[in-house]
Amino acid sequence: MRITLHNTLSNSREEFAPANPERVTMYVCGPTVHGPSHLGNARPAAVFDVLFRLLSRAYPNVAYARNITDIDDKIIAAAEKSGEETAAVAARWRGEYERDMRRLFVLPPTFAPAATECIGAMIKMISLLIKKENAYESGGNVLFSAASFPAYGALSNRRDGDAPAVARVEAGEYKRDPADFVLWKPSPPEAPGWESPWGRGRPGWHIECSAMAAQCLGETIDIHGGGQDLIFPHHENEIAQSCCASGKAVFAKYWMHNGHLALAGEKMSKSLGNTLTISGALAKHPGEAVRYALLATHYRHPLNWSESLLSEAKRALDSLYRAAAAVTPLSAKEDAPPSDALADALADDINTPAAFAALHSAAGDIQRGKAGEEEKRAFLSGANLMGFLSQNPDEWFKGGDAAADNSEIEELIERRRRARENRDFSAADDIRKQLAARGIVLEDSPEGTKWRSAS
RNA sequence: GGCGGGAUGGCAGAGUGGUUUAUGCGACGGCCUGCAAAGCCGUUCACGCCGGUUCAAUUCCGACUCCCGCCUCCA
Repeated sequence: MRITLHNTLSNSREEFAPANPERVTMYVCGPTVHGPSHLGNARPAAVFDVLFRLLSRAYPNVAYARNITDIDDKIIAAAEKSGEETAAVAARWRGEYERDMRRLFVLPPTFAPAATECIGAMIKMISLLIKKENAYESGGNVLFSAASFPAYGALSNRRDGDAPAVARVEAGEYKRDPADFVLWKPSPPEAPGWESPWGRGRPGWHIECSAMAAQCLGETIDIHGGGQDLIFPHHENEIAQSCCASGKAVFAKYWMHNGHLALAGEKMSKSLGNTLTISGALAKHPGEAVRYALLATHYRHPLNWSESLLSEAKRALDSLYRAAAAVTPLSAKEDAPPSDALADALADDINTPAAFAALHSAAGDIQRGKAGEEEKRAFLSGANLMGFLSQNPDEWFKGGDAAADNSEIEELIERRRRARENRDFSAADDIRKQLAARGIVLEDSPEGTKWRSAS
């Protein structure tokens, strides 16, 4: 399979050629767990999950790391507020994040390193950077010297003096240059900290990704992903740290960035305080519908989030599930290949909208009776490849708990069946209306009457 | 100011130098149905503005207008 990916480094599409096809490596920046995860965290998770699934199909071994930032000023602030240990706060929200991911049918990555589990590796890397004179100690802080890395700014296409006068970052008393950034900072006694050659402190944000990527995947990796807002400074800084520490020219060969979610045309962001949580969306919509909505637009484009987007996603999935129901006796063979149309779409820089189109057009063929066994299997395996149609259709249409007691509904349906048998259509229609009022839609067919949830 | 991304039919959203102008949702008409629902068939078919290149541009090039993101913690 020929996979093409848009590389932020070259700002163009490139054919994907892993350094070692026997072990493809991918690193994606995960969440900072200081509260409920928002939909902005869900988009990269869903997008790179599709890429992970695609790569896993194309290569024998894909090592995928998605980190958890579990030490950070926001977590410390949240802990102070609730009177808990920072570790307890982080553990709780990490658990919630992982639960959200499961409900979105996002596969667990190969590695999910937490920053606090890799402090040793970070300290080692920082020491090395000091030794190589890419970093310096100043007032209890350790800072990376941006000027010591000539390629600094290559990813974001940014040079010195590009910052607007108003937003210029101040050079702190301890900062030699405004572009320098913190690798290690001191912790006051009441804040969490770790012993280090520079005293008790904690890591800066950027260093964790460099250290964890090296630890889990190696000094040079194939793909590095994350949200667009991380290009600068986060990823720029990662490149500087990693390349200087390893002495290699390349940290990640392909840099991929997903676009933002917008709410009413405005960027959804923590600083604007207009974020929507994943669990909030999941409370109102099935996980697969949320996932579909996240993938309905090409990953590099902005995604306007709205309730109508969710309900359209739900209906689109209804039609896919109907086609799935039509082929249900058929089991999705694990080894059945997806259609060329779908595989080509995904291989073309993860073109999920085009892949959905292929899925829908296959669903249409199935409904029209034009699909052969092979096409039916391809339909199911294509949907699976994208992380959809994981439930059985009946479960999907009935919505809610499989455990719910539906005997009352079944009984009403039976009463309606008898009424229809006696051609007492007004009694039959009354029952249908009664069920409709409860959000239940009936579908009569030669095989009997089926019901589904209306929403 | 620097860097980057956009402008497609009622809405969402791919894509392409020209032959059948995705796909989904919605709307309308028909078939089916006791009536519905679902399904099927059909209708509704667009590429911001102005120039240029070309036999031919929504697609390439240039200018313009407008929108958005990054440059500060952020996916």
